[in-house]
Amino acid sequence: MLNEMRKTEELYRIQEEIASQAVLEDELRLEDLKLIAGADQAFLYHAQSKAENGLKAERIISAVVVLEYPSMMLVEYSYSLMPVDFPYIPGLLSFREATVIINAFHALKTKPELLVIDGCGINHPRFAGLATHVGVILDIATIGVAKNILCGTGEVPNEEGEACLITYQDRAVGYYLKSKKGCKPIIIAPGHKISLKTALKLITTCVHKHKLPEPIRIAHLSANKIKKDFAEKGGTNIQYVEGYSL
DNA sequence: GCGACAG
DNA sequence: ATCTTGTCGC
Repeated sequence: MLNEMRKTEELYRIQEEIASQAVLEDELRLEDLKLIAGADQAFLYHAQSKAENGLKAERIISAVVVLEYPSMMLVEYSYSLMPVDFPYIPGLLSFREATVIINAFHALKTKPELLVIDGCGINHPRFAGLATHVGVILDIATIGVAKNILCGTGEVPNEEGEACLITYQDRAVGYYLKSKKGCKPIIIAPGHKISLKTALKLITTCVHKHKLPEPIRIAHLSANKIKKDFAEKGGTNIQYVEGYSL
């Protein structure tokens, strides 16, 4: 009990350290962006799994896709599969998902200049969401795109294309973006090495026919395809994901 | 004390 | 996140 407390305090300290290292200014110009990546995770369970350490999921898969900017054509993908070793705790998602994303990223042959991650950026209780965490560790520009808000408040946009600033503890930490009609707004926030405004502008250009921007949407499809392959065949070698050939 | 709470 | 078919609305 007391031990758990101490551990949480340590994790908070790590997040505060990461937040202090986050750079919220643009590292690159949009005109120079050629390759943009997206990362998303899926979980694998075992039929006979027991709730051993309180972790239901057995393994986690991270799929990273590299797309050409701004065409959004798929260039390459990579993935990493590892055991799950940390529970889902709001505010501490990084300790569950960061490592597998980092491993998948390292498996890429082509290095993108920017990585879009599903989850929070600086719009986080300690200003160190998953995108910020991964960005600082890999030392690359990242943006966090979430489907639900963790903290902060702001007006909610109603018209497609409209964005509203989100504030948390008197700090501007992100935007609500009404990406499509009839869809709940998504949340955009800088992770690392990018400004608030550029993060919003960039993600806006990545929204095509769907609610979610292409990097994350394709990464999500890929992660699920890989998961299905492992569940059925125990391995994967995907050649396509809904229209995108690899 | 109570409710909220990325994936 | 995950389980899961059809169905209502833009």
